[in-house]
Amino acid sequence: MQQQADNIVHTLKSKSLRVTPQRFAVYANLLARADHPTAEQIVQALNQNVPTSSQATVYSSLQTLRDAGLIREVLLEEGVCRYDANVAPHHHFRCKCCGEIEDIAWEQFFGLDLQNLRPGLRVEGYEVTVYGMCDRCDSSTAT
Amino acid sequence: MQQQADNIVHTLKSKSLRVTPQRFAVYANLLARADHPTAEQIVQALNQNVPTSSQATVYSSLQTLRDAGLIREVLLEEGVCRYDANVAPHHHFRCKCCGEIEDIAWEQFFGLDLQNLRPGLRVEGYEVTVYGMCDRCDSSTAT
DNA sequence: CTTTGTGCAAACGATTTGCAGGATG
DNA sequence: CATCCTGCAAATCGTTTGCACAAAG
Repeated sequence: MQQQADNIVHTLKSKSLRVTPQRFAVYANLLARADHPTAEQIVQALNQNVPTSSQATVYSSLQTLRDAGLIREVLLEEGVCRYDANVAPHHHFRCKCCGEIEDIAWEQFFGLDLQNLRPGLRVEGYEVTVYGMCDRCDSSTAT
Repeated sequence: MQQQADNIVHTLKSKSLRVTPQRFAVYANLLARADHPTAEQIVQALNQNVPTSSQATVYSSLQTLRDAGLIREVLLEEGVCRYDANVAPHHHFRCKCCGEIEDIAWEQFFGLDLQNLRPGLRVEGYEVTVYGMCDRCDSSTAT
């Protein structure tokens, strides 16, 4: 627990981010949960008992953490942006029904038996987004 | 051209959608373009010369067409929803620089040489979203 | 102390909605 | 002619911003 807290403080410092209670709370909360919460859900979670962080601060902390590469945004739904403290490459499983999102380890994908991602998941399809540079941008950027 | 128009009318009717000039225009526009426009871009395109469809109508037409399975939404960016008249399964390439989106044929993906999607594209990474039903939802739905 | 973060409330952009009039099947 | 669609403007939702005060290094 204390160990965990020290780690967070250390990680933030290593990115030259000031360690404020709010920022700490946002990051700690995200690290502690396996779902992929929206900004709003994080605000809720942090202020459940005692008000600790304003909405604006949570949004700004999320941006800061994202820019530092400590968290990533996940866009699987329209309208909302979800966050994930797992920055290692990995894929996502999304339930069409409840919208629940589950991580799929990176290695599992290529050559994977999609019908057996894990017992209990019924896979109906998948979509791949490849990202990189297109020719036009590539040539306009200094080579 | 006329052939094309008839096809659109026919397709709309086959989904029991009323054929209104606005709805026709939205669908025709989406079928005619290869990019993945936002609702706003479609509004622009349709009203470029003569005002033909209000913003609200375009949004509602897009919803209707989506519900009918004639178009699909593509979420590759935060904040905006893009639309695609290509409802066949396929993947996307997104340029990190200009944001341009290009379709990748479905068959190409598994066992694909990502470095040679097509000459000119520099691939930096990819993400997969698998969708389906999770155990919880699966059991709550009548089996 | 200087810099950066916080909180509030107002501003914003994308999308939705309520409602009256109009077009479609 | 009953139903569904359109257009306008106001409303809503998620997110951002301006600014004065407070806290961190």
